[in-house]
Amino acid sequence: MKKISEKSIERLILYRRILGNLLTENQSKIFSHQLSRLTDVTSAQIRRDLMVTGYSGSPVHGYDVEALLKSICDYIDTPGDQGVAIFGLGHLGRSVMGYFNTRQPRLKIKAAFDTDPDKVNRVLHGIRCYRTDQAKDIIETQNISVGILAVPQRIAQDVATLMVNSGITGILNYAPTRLELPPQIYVENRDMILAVEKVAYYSKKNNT
Amino acid sequence: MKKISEKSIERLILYRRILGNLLTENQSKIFSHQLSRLTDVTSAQIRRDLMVTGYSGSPVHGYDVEALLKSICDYIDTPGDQGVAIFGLGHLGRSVMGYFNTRQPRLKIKAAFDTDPDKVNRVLHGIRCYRTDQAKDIIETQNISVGILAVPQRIAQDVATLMVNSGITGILNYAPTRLELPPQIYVENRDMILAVEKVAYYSKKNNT
DNA sequence: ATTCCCCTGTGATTGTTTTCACAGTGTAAT
DNA sequence: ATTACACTGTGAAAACAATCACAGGGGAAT
Repeated sequence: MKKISEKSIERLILYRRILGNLLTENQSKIFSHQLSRLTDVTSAQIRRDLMVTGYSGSPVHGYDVEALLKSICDYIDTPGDQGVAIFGLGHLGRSVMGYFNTRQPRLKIKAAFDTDPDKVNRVLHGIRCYRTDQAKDIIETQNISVGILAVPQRIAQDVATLMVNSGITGILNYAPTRLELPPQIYVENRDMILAVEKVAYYSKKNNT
Repeated sequence: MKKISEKSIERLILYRRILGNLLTENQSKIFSHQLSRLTDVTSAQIRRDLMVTGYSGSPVHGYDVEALLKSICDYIDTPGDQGVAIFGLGHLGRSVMGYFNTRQPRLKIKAAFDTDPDKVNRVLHGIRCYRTDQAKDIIETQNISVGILAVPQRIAQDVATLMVNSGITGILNYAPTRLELPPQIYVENRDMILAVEKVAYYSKKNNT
């Protein structure tokens, strides 16, 4: 299994989703140029990305949707399940829960954490909310490695540190703050303010 | 003004924010390696990025925070203000509002839109919510170019089309769907599910 | 059977982004 | 005055990513 770029990984994840959709629509075969239209990725790029999975399509019938899907999953997924925890049950945390209910077999939200006593022990979308100080215990026993940081900016760093101390190894950070954490922790920044500013920059360009 | 990469734009926006913070802390000078620590960007990269703004620092004192900030703003900002509208006032839309209240002089949320009669005409964080069918009128009169798409996946494409028809030229898309829109419209995808899956991929790697 | 066609997989190429490395600069210390 | 120093700005190199372009393959049409 050789090194592969972050961009390729994102695209593979995207292909996987699209293939899953196709499967539920009973489409069993697909060509790279069709997948291209569904993903806004060039067909050459798609073929290149798929190389790493080892799966080969047929020049005549294209790719078998089910087999390709399995091949991508084998490449991307870790053996066994991975747990996800949400830190912060404000609007953002709840909206993530909402979007997440799409069936994601190997990835499951197992717990939420908040300090607000009104939220603790409530169950939302089938997920129970715990006190933040219970995090270490629950994360260890439930095999949770992914944490979604959805708290106000003011406390983002403290909560992130707590997440790491509790055993989280990958963080999805929505707060507009750079987190200082040990280097072996993977952090994906999804800074909401920055995203708006970026769109503002590119949307004005078109006006001229 | 020459071509510059998307990544550079994102970083410039980040530098701008950090510099703004420094200014409120009354720090007036900064070296590239200090900014590097605050942003997780190498100092060489920072100097390279700053080239496009035309601003030059002093080899002795580093950069003047205020002057550099102004220089970046001159480069990034359009003359005049830009309006932002939020489509969908569920949890996600409200959380964007919450994060946004940081002072953003040239970028302002001017309206929200929703079809739910319970939400229409309510005012949240100082932003009024309108009926979706009022969008075209309001967007035209209020100089709104940026739209944040925060609706359920099911209706994302329809609302996006409506946004474009109403005059929006840049869309920040949080739904896990690729939008089909005219090519001159800028779309920034911030697919929430994909982000979680990506973190899951990279967080497992560290465990081995 | 032969030709044609459209697809895949991939080596080669092109294009882009990041890093390296160093000349140039101005202050401070001796 | 001279030297030493720590930084910037940037050409050049390296690393990385996307695209091109074509050999190879097999079904369909003639």
